[in-house]
Amino acid sequence: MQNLLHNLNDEQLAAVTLPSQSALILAGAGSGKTRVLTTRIAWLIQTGQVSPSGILAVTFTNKAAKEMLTRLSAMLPINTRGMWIGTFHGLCNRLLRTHHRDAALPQTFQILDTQDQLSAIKRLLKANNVDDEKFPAKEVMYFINGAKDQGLRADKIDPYNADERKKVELYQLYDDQCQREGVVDFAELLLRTYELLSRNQPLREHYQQRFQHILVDEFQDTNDLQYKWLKLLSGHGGQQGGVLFAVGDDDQSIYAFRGANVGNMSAFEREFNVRNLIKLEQNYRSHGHILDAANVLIANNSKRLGKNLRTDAGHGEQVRVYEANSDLSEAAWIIEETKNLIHDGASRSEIAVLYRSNAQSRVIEHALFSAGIPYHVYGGLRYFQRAEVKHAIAYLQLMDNPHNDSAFMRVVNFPARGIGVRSIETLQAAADQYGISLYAAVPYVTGKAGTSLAGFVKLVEGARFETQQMALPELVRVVLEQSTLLAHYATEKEGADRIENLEQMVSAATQFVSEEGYGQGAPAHLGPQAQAASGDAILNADGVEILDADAPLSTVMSPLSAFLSHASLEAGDNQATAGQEAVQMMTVHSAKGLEFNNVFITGLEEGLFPHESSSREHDGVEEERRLMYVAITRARQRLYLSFAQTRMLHGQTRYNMKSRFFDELPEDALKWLTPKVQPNWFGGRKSAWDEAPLVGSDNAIAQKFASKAIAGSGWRIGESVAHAKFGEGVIVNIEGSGNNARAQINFGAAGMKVLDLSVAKLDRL
DNA sequence: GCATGATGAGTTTTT
DNA sequence: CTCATCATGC
Repeated sequence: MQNLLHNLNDEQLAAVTLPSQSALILAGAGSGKTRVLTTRIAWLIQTGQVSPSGILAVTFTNKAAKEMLTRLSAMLPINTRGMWIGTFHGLCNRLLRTHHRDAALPQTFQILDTQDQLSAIKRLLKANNVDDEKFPAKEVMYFINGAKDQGLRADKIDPYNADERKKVELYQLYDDQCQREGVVDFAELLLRTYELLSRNQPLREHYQQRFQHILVDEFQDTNDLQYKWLKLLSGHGGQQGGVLFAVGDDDQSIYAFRGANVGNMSAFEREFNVRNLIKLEQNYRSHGHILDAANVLIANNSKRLGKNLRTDAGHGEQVRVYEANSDLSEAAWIIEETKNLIHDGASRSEIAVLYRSNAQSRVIEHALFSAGIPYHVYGGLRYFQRAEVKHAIAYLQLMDNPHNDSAFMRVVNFPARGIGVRSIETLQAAADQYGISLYAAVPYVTGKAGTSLAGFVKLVEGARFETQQMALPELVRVVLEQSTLLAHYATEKEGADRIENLEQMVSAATQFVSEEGYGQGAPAHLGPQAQAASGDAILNADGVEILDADAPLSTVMSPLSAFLSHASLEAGDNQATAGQEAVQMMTVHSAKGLEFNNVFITGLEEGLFPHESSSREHDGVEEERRLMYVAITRARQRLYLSFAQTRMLHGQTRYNMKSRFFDELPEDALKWLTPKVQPNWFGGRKSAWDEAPLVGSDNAIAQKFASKAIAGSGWRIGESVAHAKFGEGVIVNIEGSGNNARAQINFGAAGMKVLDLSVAKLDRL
C-alpha cells in the first residue's frame, strides 16, 4: 500500500483514500486524474474494502478504458479480466447479451453504428412515404437520439406541434423496425439497459449489491440518460443510498452539442449529498505562463464550480502570438516555426497543430507537404467504417442475424449481381406485407428478381453452413472469398488498398479471438452446448434468473457475435499508424486528453474560434471558451497562437477580426511576434495593417480590402457602428453593392449579424 | 445498372 | 473551394 500512495500529492491522496461515500473530484487538466482513478481502485482492493468484482469503472472511450486496465494491472498482481471496466456502451452490451431474454432481444442482436442507423432511417422514411424534404433523415435521427439520450420513449413525448407529432410517430416506427430486425443503435444500448434494470427488481438489486464502488471518468460529459443509468445502478434513492465516485472537469465540458449535460455535476453534488468535493489543482503538465493564460481565460465563464491550476514548473516561455495576413501566410509561418523546433531538437510527434474545424487543416497540410515535413491528420475514417470493411462486416452480420435489413441492403447487390432498385422494391413490398425482414421475404418474390435474390440467400446460407465448425479468422477468410469482395476489388484500379484492408480483417479476427479469451480453435458460431448453457437460467433465492457475474463472455456470445459488436463499438484506428515521427494535426476536440511539448492553436478569429454558430446557442460562447481552455492546456512547454486577417472559406475570402479570446488572456503571458493589434484596431485608429510591413505582407490583399470598402456604399470594413437592438459592433465584411450591400457585423455579446445596409439603421461611432 | 454532371451544403465526435 | 448526394442519360 505504501508504494501505491507513495507519489501522490495531498489532494490526490485525499481523493484516493476517501471513505466509502459519494465524491466528486474536480480534476483540472494535467492534474493526474487517471492516476487518481486507477489508484483509488487499487487502494480499495488492496485494503480489502472490495473485491475486484465489486468494482464498476465507466469511461466514454475504449482508449480510456484500456489505459485504466493497463495501469491497474501494473499496480495490482491480479487478473483484471474479471473487473468491469469499460465504456458505457461496452458494459451495456455485456449486460444485454447476458440478459437478452429479459431485455426482449435476440441473443445475436446487432449494433448499428451511426451510418447504419441513418440508412435504417432512410429506409423507414421511404417505406412510409415520408417527405424527406420536410423530414430529412438526419433530422429524424437527431430527434430520435436526442429523445433516447434523455431516456424518453416515443410514447412519453408530448409533441408540441404537428411536425413533432410526425417525428414522434417515426420514432415509434423506427423502434418497431429495429426490434423486428434484431438491431439496436448506440443510444438504445443504454436506454434498453436502463429500462431492463428499472423494470426488473431482482436483477437491479443483484447489480446494486454487486457493484459496491462505481467510478466514472469524464463525468462532465455524461448525458441525462447516462446520469440516470448511474443513479439506478448505484442504488441512489434506495436503501443503501448509492455511492458514486465521479471524476470530471466542468471547464473541459465541450460536448454539449451531443447531449452532454455539465449540469449533471452540480445535480450529482446535490442529489448524492456529496460532502467531499475535492479539487485537483496541481498541474504536472504545463509551464506557468501557459497555465496563467488558461486560468485567466476560463475565469471569464460564469457557470463554473471554480478551480485554478497551479504548477511548480516555473513560468517558462511566454505564449507566442502571430498575426498573419492570410491563411496561407499563417501556414507558412507554422512551417517556419516547425522547422526551427525540429532544428532545435524537438521530435515531430511532440508538435501539434490544432484547429477549430476540419476544413482548416487543408492549407496547413498542403504547406507541410510542400515542405516535406511528415504529418499525421487525426479524424479520418476509422478502420471498421471504411466501405469495403463495412461490406465484409455486413456479410458476417447476415450470417449471424439474417433479419438485419441494413446489412442486407448494403450487400445484396454488392458486388453487383443483377439485383436492382426494381427487385428491391418488389422485395420491400413483400416484406411490408407480411411484416418480416427482407431476407425472410425473398421466397415471396417470383420471377427473375426472385431467382437472383434466392441466389443471394443461397450464398449467405452456403457460407454459414460451410463455416459451421470454423474458427473466426478462418470464417472471415472464407467470407471474403465467397462474397467475391476480394475478386471484385481485384478488378478495380484503386482496389489494392481495399484488398489490403480486407485482408487485415483476418488478422483483426485472430487478434480479437486471443484477446477476448476465446480458444484459438473455438467455432465462430455459437455451438449447441453454449446455446444450451445460456438457455439455462441461473436462479437466485427467489427463483429469479440472475447473472453469473464472472461468466466468460463465450457462454453469452459466440465469437462471431462478439466480433461484430467489437466492430461496432470500437471503430478502430483512424489510420494505419503511418509515420509515427510526424507532426500531429487535429481539431481541438480530438486533442482533449492529449498533451504535447509544442502546440499551435491556429485560426483564432471571430467566427471561426469562437465559431459563429456558437453565438446563437445558449452558453455557446462559454463552451467555445472551454474549448480554448482545453486547447491551451494541451501544451507543456511552448504554445503558439495565431490568426489571419483574411481566410478562404467556402470559396470566399473572409475578413475576420481576431478572436475575442486574445482580449481575455493575460498580457504578460503573451509575446507578440507581430505588432500587437490595438483593441479596436478597425475603429478608424491605428492598425497593424497600416503599420510597418508584416512578414510576407501582401499588397494585393490590401487592394482587395480597399475595393471591398468602396463597394459598401459609404461603409468601410473595420468601422465601428452602433445598432439600436444589437449595441456596438464592428463591420467585419461587406458583400454586394449599392442597394444590395449587406454588412457582416460583429456585435460582440449580441453575436455576428449580417445586415442589409439599405435597411438597417446604423450609426457611426 | 452505372457513369456523368448538376446541385447544394458546409462546427465540433464517441459509442 | 470541395465533397457528397441526386438526377439524368446511355
